[in-house]
Amino acid sequence: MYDFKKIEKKWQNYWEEKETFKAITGLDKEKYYVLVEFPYPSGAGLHVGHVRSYTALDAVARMKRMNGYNVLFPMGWDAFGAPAEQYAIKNHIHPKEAVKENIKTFKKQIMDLGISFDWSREFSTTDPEYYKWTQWQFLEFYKHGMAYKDKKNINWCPTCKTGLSNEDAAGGICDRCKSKVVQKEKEQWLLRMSDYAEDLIVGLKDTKFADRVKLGQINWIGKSTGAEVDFKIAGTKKKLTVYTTRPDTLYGVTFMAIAPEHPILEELKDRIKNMDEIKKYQEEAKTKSEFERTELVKEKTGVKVEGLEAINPLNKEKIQIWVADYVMMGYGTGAIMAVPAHDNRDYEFAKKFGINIIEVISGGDISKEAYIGDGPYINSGILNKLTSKEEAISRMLDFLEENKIGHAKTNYRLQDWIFSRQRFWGEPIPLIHCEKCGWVPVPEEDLPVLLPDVANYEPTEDGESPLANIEEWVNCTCPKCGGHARRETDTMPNWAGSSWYFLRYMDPHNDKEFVSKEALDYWGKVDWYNGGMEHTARHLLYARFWNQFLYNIGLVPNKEPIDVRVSHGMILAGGEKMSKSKGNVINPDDIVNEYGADALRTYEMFIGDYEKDASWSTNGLKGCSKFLDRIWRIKDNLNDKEGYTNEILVHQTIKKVTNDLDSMKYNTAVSALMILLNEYEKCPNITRDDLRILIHLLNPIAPHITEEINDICNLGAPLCESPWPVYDEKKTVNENFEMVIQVNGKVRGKEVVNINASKEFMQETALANENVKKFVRGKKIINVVVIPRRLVNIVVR
RNA sequence: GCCUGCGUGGUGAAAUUGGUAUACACGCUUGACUCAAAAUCAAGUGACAUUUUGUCAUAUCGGUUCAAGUCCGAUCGCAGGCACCA
Repeated sequence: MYDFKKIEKKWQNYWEEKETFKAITGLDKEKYYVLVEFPYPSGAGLHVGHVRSYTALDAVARMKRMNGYNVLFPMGWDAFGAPAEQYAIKNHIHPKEAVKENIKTFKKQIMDLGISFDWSREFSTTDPEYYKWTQWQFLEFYKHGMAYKDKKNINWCPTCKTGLSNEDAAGGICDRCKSKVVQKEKEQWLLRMSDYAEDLIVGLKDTKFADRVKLGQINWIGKSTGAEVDFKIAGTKKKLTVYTTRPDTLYGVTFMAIAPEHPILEELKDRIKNMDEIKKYQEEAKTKSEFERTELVKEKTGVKVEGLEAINPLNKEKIQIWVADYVMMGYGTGAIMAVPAHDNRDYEFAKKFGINIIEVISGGDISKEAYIGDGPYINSGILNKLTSKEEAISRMLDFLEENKIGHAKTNYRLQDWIFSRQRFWGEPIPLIHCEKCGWVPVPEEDLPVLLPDVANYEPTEDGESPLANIEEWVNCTCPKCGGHARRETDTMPNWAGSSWYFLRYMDPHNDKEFVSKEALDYWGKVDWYNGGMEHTARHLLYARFWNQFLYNIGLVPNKEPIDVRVSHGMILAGGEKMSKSKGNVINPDDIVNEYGADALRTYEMFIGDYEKDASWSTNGLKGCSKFLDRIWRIKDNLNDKEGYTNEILVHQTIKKVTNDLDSMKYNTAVSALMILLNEYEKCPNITRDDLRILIHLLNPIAPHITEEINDICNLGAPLCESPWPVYDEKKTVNENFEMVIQVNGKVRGKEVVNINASKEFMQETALANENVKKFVRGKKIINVVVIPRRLVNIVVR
């Protein structure tokens, strides 16, 4: 085995000294911006999963540089947030120190891999020089009315003792600690992300995201089209407005259901006869959400509101009103019209409480279940006899609008972004509350609002931020009137810093602006962005929202910040996620020490389809290590000839590797190079050109060993400074090809034929083949299909 | 329940986008070298059989086609996402 330790160190030093990977803003070259999600520098160190995506994008970056682009391939640290804080609490050090230590470890590990990052642009989201601008941008949101404080029921994690966004509490589970989330009423800062719901869907068409990523975002935004309809409450001037996607079933409404938190209950409490019972149900609903959510079968519950009745605006019939927790206050209007005949949930509820069921679409059997299919409308006044759902809905919408009882309405599941965290380790929200002036932004010249250096930063029991206990930090003077005021003590979520870091990389040391216009105009969009699928509904959505806002207020030149988005699959061990508790974690350091960075990189590229999960196999790694050893050895078998020994195969390989690296098919790129090496090993010796082309094509994946061979064999300029090889399409095809001869679709023989052979000649040659004759003899030839450069199929009977 | 993928040797996986199924690699078997082992090299390796040849085989069943791993329909299984969203 070659001395990879020495070689890898040597070339890493060479790149660093020569600043080979430094991106220069404004260079008269076409730019290319390659980005891989910056890591959270956890105490656990680098994971083999990081190695996979970093190597993949490194290969792209290295190839693009050789293709003559000015490549920006930066790296930094996303270091605010709960894990760093908890790590620090556990180890009794300040999170600042913990982060510093972890970054040091991560950086060393990444540098040992020889990834071609431009380290001159490195920063951490926790650097005051960086979070100054995160705070500055928050104030832009605030000044444009896009940030507001509101008291509302939010997701609260009792373990982390902080509020969470909907995205961080998906499925009712805290994303950090997996605790069940409870509802808690709290004053919170929010960003008006729901205003951008439509733009976030429309904008996707200006991106080249992988389909599964686009779909994930569209699903999360959850657009639905329907109608809002007003139902009068009998004997009052009040009305209940419902949202429905099926206004065509209005004649089938037999009751209404409202969320337990619905304000109408308070407004009309004097008319309600069973208020005590309802109050009790409301209390139950509040505590229930805690554990009820995880139960698989949720039986419908509810309480009838005695004393109130609604009027169906179409047939004027009086219908019951129920309070039921299957209606959510946070979606639509918090009230629904229930059509048990044609909705599963309403059906279940009506059956349980003995409520009337009216069929309005025929075709099903409503004595058994709700019918959700299509069919002719019945019992439906103006809609009777229609059969098309679309037509019925549009007819009904017209009717509702003419009679001013409803209108078309689009709803989104996407909600405003809860932006407050009751934690220490985050960017302080730069606002000051003054008794006289209300909320006042911290003036720009006073930014950043620094986190205080204190001993105690653990979360408090009462749900306040730890910052609230630090009197000397909280108390301040109002920037407006000079009177006494208090700072906001909530901090930002850890997704704040990562929502714009890709912009900062363009101009990371600017202390006058968040990024210069010059840098924004030159670097434009991220051309190729890689990250985990788990960030589809969070980081990627937040980043697009943030950028669209900056675009709308004229701060960035592109509405969409990212062109191509791809996602890597995970690396598993024995089909399971690697984890400390299972003891199946592969540490990249150990592999680099034993086999070298190039072997690890090559193996992770060879492991399988980049977008799919893959299982770690140490034997597979050894195979790739062996491949590199064989290349190392073949350099001792050079002859004095020039040119390529097998020119066609070389051109085929250049073509294959180039196309595969462009389309992230790393596994087949490596296999093409293995095939080339296998061919070289069959020759008594090879030319210098043969060797140079092999290592050049392998260089983006295994950069150290290839540079070393190039250097010691004197094959030419360093590979990282040489243009990427080009192939000649004409030289990728042989003069002759192996023509396949089929009889009735089955292979019966093969003949070598010139690629320009006529169809007639191919047919004659096929029919003359001895084995083919055996299958044709005595039978009638019905048809002969001839595909040039491929095959002949003889159809007989 | 809904949406999105996926199902190919003992294993990880290829397949020019409808045209030779199993490239490349791992593992295994045999041989060479060696006192021996490791490493390395060579040969073999989908199943079955009457073994220079043929039959069957890409989850299962059916369809389209001269030709299907690839397209269409149904079924089964696995993974991921969303989930009382009206």
